[in-house]
Amino acid sequence: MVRPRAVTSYDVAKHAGVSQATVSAVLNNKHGTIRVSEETRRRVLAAVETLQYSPNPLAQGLRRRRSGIIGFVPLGFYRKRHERPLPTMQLLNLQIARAAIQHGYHVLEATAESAASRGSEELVRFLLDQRVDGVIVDRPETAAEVRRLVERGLPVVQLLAPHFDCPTPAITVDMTPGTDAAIDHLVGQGHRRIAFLGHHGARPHDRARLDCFRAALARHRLALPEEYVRLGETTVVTESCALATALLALPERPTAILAATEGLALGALRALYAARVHVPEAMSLVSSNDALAVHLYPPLTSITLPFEEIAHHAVALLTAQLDGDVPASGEPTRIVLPTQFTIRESTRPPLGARDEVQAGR
Amino acid sequence: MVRPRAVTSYDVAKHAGVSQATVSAVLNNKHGTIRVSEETRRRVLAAVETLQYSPNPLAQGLRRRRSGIIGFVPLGFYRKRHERPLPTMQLLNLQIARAAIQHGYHVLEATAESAASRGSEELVRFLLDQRVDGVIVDRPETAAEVRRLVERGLPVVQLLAPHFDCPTPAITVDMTPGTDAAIDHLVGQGHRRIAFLGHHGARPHDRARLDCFRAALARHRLALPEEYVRLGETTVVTESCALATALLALPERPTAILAATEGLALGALRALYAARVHVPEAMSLVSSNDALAVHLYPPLTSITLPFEEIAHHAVALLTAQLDGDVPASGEPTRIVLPTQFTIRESTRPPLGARDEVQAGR
DNA sequence: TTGAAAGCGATACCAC
DNA sequence: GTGGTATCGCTTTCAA
Repeated sequence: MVRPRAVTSYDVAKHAGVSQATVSAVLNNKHGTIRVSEETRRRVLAAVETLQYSPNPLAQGLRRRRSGIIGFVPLGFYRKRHERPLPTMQLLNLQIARAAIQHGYHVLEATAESAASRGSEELVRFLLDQRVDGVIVDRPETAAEVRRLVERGLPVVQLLAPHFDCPTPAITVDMTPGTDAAIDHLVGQGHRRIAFLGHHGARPHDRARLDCFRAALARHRLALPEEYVRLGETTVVTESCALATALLALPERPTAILAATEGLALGALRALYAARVHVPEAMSLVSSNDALAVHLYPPLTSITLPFEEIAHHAVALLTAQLDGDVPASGEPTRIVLPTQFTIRESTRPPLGARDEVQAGR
Repeated sequence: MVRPRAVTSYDVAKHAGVSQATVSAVLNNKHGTIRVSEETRRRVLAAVETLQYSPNPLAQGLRRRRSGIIGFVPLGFYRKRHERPLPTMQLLNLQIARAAIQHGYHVLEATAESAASRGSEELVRFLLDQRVDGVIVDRPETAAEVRRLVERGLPVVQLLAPHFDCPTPAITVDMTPGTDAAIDHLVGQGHRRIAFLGHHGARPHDRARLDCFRAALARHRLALPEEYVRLGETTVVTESCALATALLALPERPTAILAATEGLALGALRALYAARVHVPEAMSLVSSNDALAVHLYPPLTSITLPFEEIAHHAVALLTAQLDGDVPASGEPTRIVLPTQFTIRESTRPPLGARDEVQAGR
């Protein structure tokens, strides 16, 4: 069963009794330039339909100098590989791929094996060799990393933790709405002793979660003892677990924990499981960025990022750059999206707080 | 910062003082035909290095009539979408993408939105329009689905549950080793009452897990009461949960449960959680195909498929077809891979069985 | 309004 | 051994 040669624009032209140029004109009639008569247009379209024509993307790309491929540099690309990557990490990648398809692009994810096997400078080479039209970078570690791409003329969009000294479009997220909703929810249930599990980090993005947390507590005039804040260095689950364990050993044990990432929540869950502290009866837990959350027992209440919209805007911003639809002003576009809060089953009023709730906050 | 025009083979030729044809000959020196002198070869390679040349994949593809893209049709493509797809489903997709890159290909995953929105015939159109070089189909539902691809001349590799009446290469898995190891493990721990959670299904692939389970129990001369076998119709977690709950209500409650899929294991976990039956103290649980398993509490002991190898062989088989390295015999290649068994923390000797274990086999 | 023709960047056949 | 040249399928001036 041999594959028949695919239908070409030449075939369509012949069938419709016109030239290739006309076929092309009809099909790419985007700039409103109706250089083709209604009659001809109809004939061409009919031929396209009859022959089931669809343009060859390779030929198009070659001629247009566009590969139709978007490069994606995932979170922690340069860091050494995780023992077992959490599914959370796949969430954004997946949405980017979907969004790209919708815009007529494919995405090529730079993986450590494929690209960085040859050293960090090689990422640029890899992307360039693959002729990607542009690059989306998820939480770039250093500004240099981004600059290397920009300097080679690659359109770049930064995600979630952009380096503002690199003037590229960027999409970020406002932690406030999600965090506020979470704290309102907990306080409304009667929680007064709420602890925070997070990561160290000097950049604004790293501090945002904790800052929002503090602000939300302050709104409710709730104290935050320093020992209720535990910050980890790594993303290893055993460390997260140790952090949570320390929280449990406190003389005044908190009644609820807010974890800044899903990995941290998992660590907490392990600690709680080991200490036989039941969630949510004996301890409420709020997670973040959930991929696993729904599948766990109990399903985790959590603060979530709008990954689908992030992906959508990222691709839109990039393709806008590619199509030259970039605003005349020097400032690159910045989009800020709100976080959300989803209540599931890991939060419940603390023991003996029922009455307090009834009496209102 | 404008992107400089990329280096072409013409530039390399000029730099090395040879013709484009020679550059091409040097770079594609695969068929051992050393039609080029050592001296020239050196010069060309030096030029390539100096200019940082890398061939334009679009031009290559156009000329070779190869897109370098492999289509991937994921499990359950035609079925209606899951409420929340389990991360398990991403496991194979991810490995396929990795393997493809290693072979110099990209993969295009056919998603419901992109392709089948307009009915089943449209998948073929989508793939053809994208000019994929070949297709990998994960557990095709019907033979017709596969045949439609083959009839249009697309090289196909079927995964895990092939339709043997479609003569395509296929990769399957032997459930025996993993299941045997699991049962040996449980029996060795002293379990005698082991239940099975599975799915209905008429095809050999669907039966394999249960058949292997029965065989393994038989080896140990263990009885399997029919009420210990629970088969679901759907993959909805609430159904899996109900199945497990029924098991718990039995007068002679099993001491261990083997779940045929991760979704089923999750359902069981929910049921166990709701019934306050602790894993592994009060009930041992063995899962399958784990993606989540490591992250749960407790981490689940499970029977696993070698996804990485499956992906590797799938891509290898497909590219072999593309390169015409297909065996002369009429029979397409079939590869059978063994399953494995990973012990984590969800299995433990049943209460009061310790002595039995000491005395036992 | 339409068509002829020149590429885009590579490969492969065929002379030399 | 090596180079000329047609060609892959499309877009895009530039004339007509």
